[in-house]
Order: sequence, then C-alpha cells, then structure tokens
Amino acid sequence: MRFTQAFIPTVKEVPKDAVDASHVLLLRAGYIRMVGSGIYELLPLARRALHKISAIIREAMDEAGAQEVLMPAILPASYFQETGRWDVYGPVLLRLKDRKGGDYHLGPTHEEIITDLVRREVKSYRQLPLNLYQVQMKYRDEPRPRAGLMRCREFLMKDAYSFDADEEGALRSYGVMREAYHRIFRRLGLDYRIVEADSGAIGGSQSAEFQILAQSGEDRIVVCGNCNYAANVEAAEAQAPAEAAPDASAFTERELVETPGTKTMDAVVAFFEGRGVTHADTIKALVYAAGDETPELVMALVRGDREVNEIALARHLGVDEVRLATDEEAGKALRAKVGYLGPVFDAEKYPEGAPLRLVADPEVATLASAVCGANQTGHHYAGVAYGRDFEAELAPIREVGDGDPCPVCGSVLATYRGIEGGHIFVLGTHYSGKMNATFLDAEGQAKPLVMGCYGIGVTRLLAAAIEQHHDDDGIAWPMPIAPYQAIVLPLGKDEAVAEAAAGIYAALRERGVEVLLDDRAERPGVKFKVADLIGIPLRVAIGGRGLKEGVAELKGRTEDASENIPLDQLADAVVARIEAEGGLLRPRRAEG
RNA sequence: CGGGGCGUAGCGCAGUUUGGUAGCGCGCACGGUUCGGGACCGUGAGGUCGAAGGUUCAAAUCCUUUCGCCCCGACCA
Repeated sequence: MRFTQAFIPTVKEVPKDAVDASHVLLLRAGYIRMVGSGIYELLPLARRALHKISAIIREAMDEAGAQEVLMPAILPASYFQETGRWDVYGPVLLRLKDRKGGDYHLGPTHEEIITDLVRREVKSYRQLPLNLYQVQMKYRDEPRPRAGLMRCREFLMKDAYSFDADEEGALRSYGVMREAYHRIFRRLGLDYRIVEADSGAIGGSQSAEFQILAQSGEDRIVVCGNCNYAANVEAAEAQAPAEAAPDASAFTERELVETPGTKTMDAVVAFFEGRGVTHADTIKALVYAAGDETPELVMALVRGDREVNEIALARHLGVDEVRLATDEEAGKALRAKVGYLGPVFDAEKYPEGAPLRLVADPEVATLASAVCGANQTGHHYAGVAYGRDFEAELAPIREVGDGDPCPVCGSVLATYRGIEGGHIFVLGTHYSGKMNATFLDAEGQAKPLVMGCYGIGVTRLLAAAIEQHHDDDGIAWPMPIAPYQAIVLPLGKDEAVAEAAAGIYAALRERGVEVLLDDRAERPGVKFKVADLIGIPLRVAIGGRGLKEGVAELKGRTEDASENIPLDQLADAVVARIEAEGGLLRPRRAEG
C-alpha cells in the first residue's frame, strides 16, 4: 500500500481523557475513532490487525475440529425468555422493537440461539460431539465502557459452543479448547497466564481465564512462583493462617476509646499511632446485603489490611451475589454510622446478641488484641479478642494477595494485573436442560446435551496487545498481528531514491510481504515518527547517501540500531526476519 | 447507581467568575525557505459556542430544562 493512498489519519493530540496506552495510541496512530460511548469505528490499520488475530484464532479453532458459523446479531426475545435471561440480563441487554411491536435484542452472547439450532438439528448421539463457533459483533450496554477498545458496548468476539453426549465428553471438548487457546495466545505473541476463574452464576463445573498480563488490566490474578497454580483473585481461596500474627498492640483488655472523626481505616490507624496498632491489627467490618427480594444483612469481617472477596462471601452464603448495604440499610440494623461498625455487641445494648449474621475470615480469629468499630458513632474498641469479645461464622472470605501461600504447594503467591482475553467454561446442562435440548443415546433414551462455551475478545486482544507492546514512540506490534510487516521510507526528494524505494517496495510485494511505502512528500523526521507510531515491525529506510553505496537500512521497531543491507539482498533479509518472527508471507494480490 | 469534570473551527484547548466585535495551537489550502527523528515564515478558508426555553437593549457568558461525553468510585464501614 502506498501511504499517499492509505487512510491512516494520525494525529498529534488526543482528548485528555484517553489515559491508557492502547486507547491513546489507537487514536493517535489512526486505528480507531469514537462514535459514541464504547462504540468505535475500526479504520484500515485496525481492521488489518483484527484480521490477523481472527485468522490465527480461526486456524486454531478449525484445527481443533470446530466449525465456523454465523448467527444473527438481532435476536427475537423468545430465546432469552426461554432461559429467563430476558429478565436476568437487565439493562445490559440492548433491546429493540420491530414494526409490529415485537421484542428483539442485540446478542450479548449466543448460548440460547446455538442451543436452539442444535436441538432442532441434532437428534442422535451419532452426531456428537459437535463444536460450532463464530466471530461476530457482540452488544452489551455496559454500565461503564472503558479505555477505548478495552471495554466496549459493541465488540468483536469469537464464541464457540461444544455439545457432547455426557460430562466426560464435555470435559474432553473443554480440554481440546484449552489447548487450542494456548496455541492461539502463544501465536499472538502475548504474555499471558491461564488462571482458575469463578464460573459465576452459570454454575459450570470448570472454568478458566486466559489473562494477558498488563499494568492497566482490570482483573487481579495471583500466580505461584513455584508450581503452575494461577487464579483470578475472585476465585482464589485464601489459606488459613499458619499462626497468629505477632501482636504488638499495647492493649491487653477490651477498652472503649473515643475516636472522633475516624471514619476510615487509615484514620483509625493514625489515631492509634504509637500504640502498636497497624492495619493488620484492625478488623474491617463491611455490611453486605445478600439475596434479591428481601436481602439479609450480613457483616463480613476481614483483617484491616485485607479485602473482602465478594464472590467467596456469596458462595459461603449460598447466594448468587452480594452487594454492599446502603448506609441507610446498615444504619437501621446497627444504630451507628458507617466507619464505627464492628463485631462486638454489648449485652446491655444488644441483649439478643448480634442483630445480624457475622461472617469472619479465619485470620480475624487469630487476632488477640484488635481495634474495631464499637457500633457507637465516634467510638472504637481496642484490645478486642476473638472468642472472648465476639464470635462469628468462620469462612475464607478475604481476597488473596501478595505473599499469601499457594494453595497447591505452599510457596509464595505474587499478584499481577491482567486483561481477560479469553474465558472457557464447562456449562453442563444449564442451557440444554432449560431449553429441553436433548438427543437419543444408544439405548434410545432422551438425554440433555452437555455443553461448554469458549470466548475470546478479539477487539480487546487488539488493545491488550498494545498494552503489552508499546513504548514512548508508539505501538510495537508482534510480527504475527502487525497490520503491515514492513514499511519502506524513501528519504529526501531525490528522484533516484524514490525510484529505488519503489523498486524495494515492488520486490517485497513480489515476495508476499505486507508492506507500506511512505511515498509522501514529508520530511524524514515525520516519516520516522509515524512509522514508529503505527508500530510496523520492520523499517527499511533509503536515502541519497545509502543509495550511492547501494545499501538501505533495515531496522526492527524495538531495536536501537539499524543494519545496512545491499539492495540486492534486502528482500531476502526482510523475508528471513518476517519468517523468524512468526509472520506469514502471502502470495501477491492486486492492491492499490 | 454515587461523586467530579467537560461539550466553543476537522482535532486539542482558552474565553464563562465580572453579559458588550468569538480567540490560540495543530491540521487544512496557497506561496516561499527548509529537508535523517512530528521544521519555519507569510497569506487564507473554516464556528447556528451540544440542544431547547427564559432573563436582558445585548447571552458562549446569567437562570431553567434537556441530550451527550469522560474520569473516579461503586471493598477502606
């Protein structure tokens, strides 16, 4: 492609509210433009990179025995009504009506639709297993779209669905997909971890996420430095503490202390400064509402330096999800302002005992002299001991963090931030059961299909790849997903240089290299800057001096130094590097 | 859903407190000088100031309503 004919609208300035690297660079380098919140136009460079990513995914899926289909994005409400998701999905579902007033929605995911297709067409165990996938736009009215392509309302997703005759088969299909995903993420050139995940309300038996490591990631994961255990902190179960923490607190008896203006943990610790109280000597008390209709209030207790794992709490309580109680709800039950709540309920004020259910992380039970809210505005208790001053249900409800022991080998865990690039589930008969999707087994018995589903956020991967591969100058694509593999820069106005560059360009195209020729009448500095910004892995620069010596410069995007290569060897050198870096060469085709 | 912020030229922004001729930078067009890391000089085109209503002699600016966008939070009780 000649740059003068290409639509690559780079800009120097982007809105100040673009903060994440991928968001800024996609805008600056002319890959995307925003149309609305979480809705983007994908310009030629983005489309090319997405095609590369999709091609890698498709190849691995086909290889794994899956078959590509394309389902509609506009769906009649009846499918989601059949499984109850028409209501459950709530405002995230983008709903519309047709001219007759019929209810429709845009597809946020396709379990129901594919299950319907399969229940209509698959009648016998002889037709199983079956794995169908598609690459398609998905629509979710996210409460808060974020960071360009990272979290969108319209996004490209590869979703696959497997159908087996039994659980054993489903696990086999799941395993095949897991291996295919490993191949995909490796080919994409991304640093990722497969982690145990929470399978959520779907209640599947197994689930794993493919997390791309990046500082800007929305998810937190823990990774063992010793064995291969890794998990999303949501799913990671904290281990019971080996021993009580050494106790430096100066309080040996429970004592009511007036602590005005200490609504936050930090303020409390600061108040007790000098008396041996750290965050780890305090008890954090959070009031949650559990259940939908008439929520039960529950006080969750973790050590002051820990966080509550809401998913673990919900699991312990046996509900789908919990939410923090409103100040109003908490106030009604506790007669004290938030900031001064705790697990100790005086017999005088609370003859019936605690007015709500208490759930504590086991770590809390090891504290012998803790500080906690006194359920009296402006007051805390110091010197509180579990067993003596209060009791609670003990359950691992804290978030796992840095330094915690690995649940598998006991070694130390480290935390990372990650971007969820893929997620695979064993669904079991969750959907097939509700939708009566059955087949006849060898004995002629009708049985529900056993399903799995497997997603990859294709547009999100584009952003994630940039998060991992960029520097101050711009994007630095891994070769396999770069929109172009090489860019040729003729420098200066010399006619002979332009001709030589055109010759290199033609030779590279002849060899099947995807190449850009920056034939604009721009100064060299501009061409260098833009080449770096848009992130093309290989750069060929040719100027008047080099031409006299019969050489051009070849430089990798992430390298500091360039190499002079004789013109007649240049195509070979470029081709060799592309192949070495995992790029594919394509037979030449007509191009503008 | 809570908090904060923002809608002014294609893009990035100032101007709004204190009402009085709509500005700057980039980009774009033309001319010239430059030419190995987003050059410089000159000339020029380009705006119903998000929308609606109101106050006023006069509104980008004040009031009301509304639409849109962004950031943070939605665990620090």
